[in-house]
Amino acid sequence: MTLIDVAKVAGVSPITVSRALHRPEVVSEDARKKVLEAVRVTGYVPNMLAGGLASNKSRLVAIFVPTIAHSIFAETVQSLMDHLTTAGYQTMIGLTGYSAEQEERLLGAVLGRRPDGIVLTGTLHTEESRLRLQAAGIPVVEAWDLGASPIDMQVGFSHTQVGQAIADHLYGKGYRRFAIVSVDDSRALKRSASVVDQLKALGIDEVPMAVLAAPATLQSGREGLRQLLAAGHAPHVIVCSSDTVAQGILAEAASRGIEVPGQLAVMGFGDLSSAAHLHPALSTVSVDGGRMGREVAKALLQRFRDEGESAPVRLDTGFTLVERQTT
Amino acid sequence: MTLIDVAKVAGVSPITVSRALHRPEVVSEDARKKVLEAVRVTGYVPNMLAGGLASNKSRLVAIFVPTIAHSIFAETVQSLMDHLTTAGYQTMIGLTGYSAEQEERLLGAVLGRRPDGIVLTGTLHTEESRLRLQAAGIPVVEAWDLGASPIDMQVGFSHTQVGQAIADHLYGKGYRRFAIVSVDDSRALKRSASVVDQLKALGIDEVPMAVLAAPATLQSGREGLRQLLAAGHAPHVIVCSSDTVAQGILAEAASRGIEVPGQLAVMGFGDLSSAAHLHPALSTVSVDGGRMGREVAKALLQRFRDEGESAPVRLDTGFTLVERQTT
DNA sequence: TGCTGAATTGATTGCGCAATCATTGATTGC
DNA sequence: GCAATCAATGATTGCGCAATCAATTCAGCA
Repeated sequence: MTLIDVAKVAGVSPITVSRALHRPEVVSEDARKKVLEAVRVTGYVPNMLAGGLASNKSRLVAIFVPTIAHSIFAETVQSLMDHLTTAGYQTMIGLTGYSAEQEERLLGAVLGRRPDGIVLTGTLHTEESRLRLQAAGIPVVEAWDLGASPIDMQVGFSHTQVGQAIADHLYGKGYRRFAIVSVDDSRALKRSASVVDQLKALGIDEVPMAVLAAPATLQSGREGLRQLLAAGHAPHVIVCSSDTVAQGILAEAASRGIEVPGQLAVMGFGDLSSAAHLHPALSTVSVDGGRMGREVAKALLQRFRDEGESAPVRLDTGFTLVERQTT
Repeated sequence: MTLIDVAKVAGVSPITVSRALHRPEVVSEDARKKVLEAVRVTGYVPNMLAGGLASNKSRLVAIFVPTIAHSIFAETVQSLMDHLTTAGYQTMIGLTGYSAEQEERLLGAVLGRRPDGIVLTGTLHTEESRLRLQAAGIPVVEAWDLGASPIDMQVGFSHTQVGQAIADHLYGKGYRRFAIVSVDDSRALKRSASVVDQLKALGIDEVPMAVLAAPATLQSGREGLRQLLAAGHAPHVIVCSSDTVAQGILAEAASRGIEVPGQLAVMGFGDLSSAAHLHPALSTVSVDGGRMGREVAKALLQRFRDEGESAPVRLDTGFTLVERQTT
């Protein structure tokens, strides 16, 4: 089934069929009806490979994420996909969570599909990848961070500010003996480092830290607390790189009969839906994943409309400290 | 940058470049080296739109899931994507979780990309969708269920058997006063109905049930328990449609000072990673999402190799009751 | 009546690549 | 020494569609 078959059935030329489907406003009411009927009868499905080749537009957006299983990015991705789908774009997800080479190969393969835009939520690691992205000449949005030297557009928040806010808040509540449990992920480490820096500015020099392999699991949290205690530390509050880690720490603390927040306070990050329902309810930092997805979609669609030259986007979506029962 | 440019740089014909990249074994060592060098120098990225159009193969697999955020399917999808990527295939995810029309439009759009195969993890609701899938003439795998009248291949487990096993197990432990909290999802309802049937066979006629709107959240669980109690029921054990719902029930029970499992036992489904770390640890049913993804990939790749005629696949990946502390 | 311009439709071309068939040169066997 | 075989390479064609430019129709107007 091709455009030509549909054209024959409808009794018009192929190009009229194309127009009736893509730009119905330029076709007469009569022709449009004939075409739509012919499409229905023939069960025609447009071949987007051919269309993309001819028009040099794929109506495809590639999204790179470290992982989707139980990921903090899931909500952003879902929101982004929803908005792009609504606008007639489709999405491809690339899972970069493993090695840098895997990621580079993936990028090569994805660029082969000639996406109209690319969204990065994780960090792209290699310089080679950056070069290829720039060479591709398509809109790129980096989400979930506001780093220096953006490739193109950015939608996210400052992990440094998050770290500072956490340190200030907990210090303000009177905590003095801190520890950190973090997974080995660049943004998580950025937040952790910022906590340490800010505490130092507040006069606290010693902040023991347990760093565990990504991805974060409850097990990471349990292991992190074990390591800290085994090393002889006795923190009053633990700042975690994510709610998942925090939940693991709560589980381990419960096993050991450590009272939260009486003996040990815990601070999460991410505000997972379960955070509010834990016992005790988890204090954490809320970031608006859904909004980030929406804003990323908005920025991309704007670029698509403007054919390349709209204003550069750098949007801070902020964050909120959520005080519950664990601090 | 096209194949022709690369060919000029390498000093060979375009088709030799194509072969050097796709079937290196048929090209001489010398030519291959020249081509790879030329690709490196030019930064050539093959245009898969053109390749797909010419070869009638897209190296693309479409995956339909209700949702990816905090979804029980996430692990399957991740595993599936990993395996397909390794084999040189890329994946497109379609989110079907909303309306049936949305889903049908989505299918149309996705088929336009001419995927080499399709994986359904959620249910495709409309008859029209089934017809279009069959008309597409490509391998289709239905995952996460083993229903009657398969479209093509199936990899999953029997939700009916899960329900029976749960009923038998809890009955065997001495429970007699049952209740069910389920979200309104076809597979979840299938499990719940099976529990009811099996209990009836065991002589228990009355099984109150609270059904809540999908998707499952902790809130669903809390609300479910509230509804049951408000209706005057006093179950000894609640069978939940998912671990998430179960976790909500545990949270609500804790708020109300109901002791688990002393006054109320709770049975989950899915064995989320957090299930083992809750207090008390959640009894549940474990299904191997990773294996399902792997087997789906295997079945598809087999079909791709055999050009359509390999044996039909119907694989039962089974399930395991996991007894922990809540029952 | 003829002319202008807008609305609608059509013919042709090329996007970048792989499939198909054809050709060349090297190697083997008798 | 010559045909037969094989490995390696190349020329041509068409995949299905949109862009571009050209043609046609028709209403409105002087």
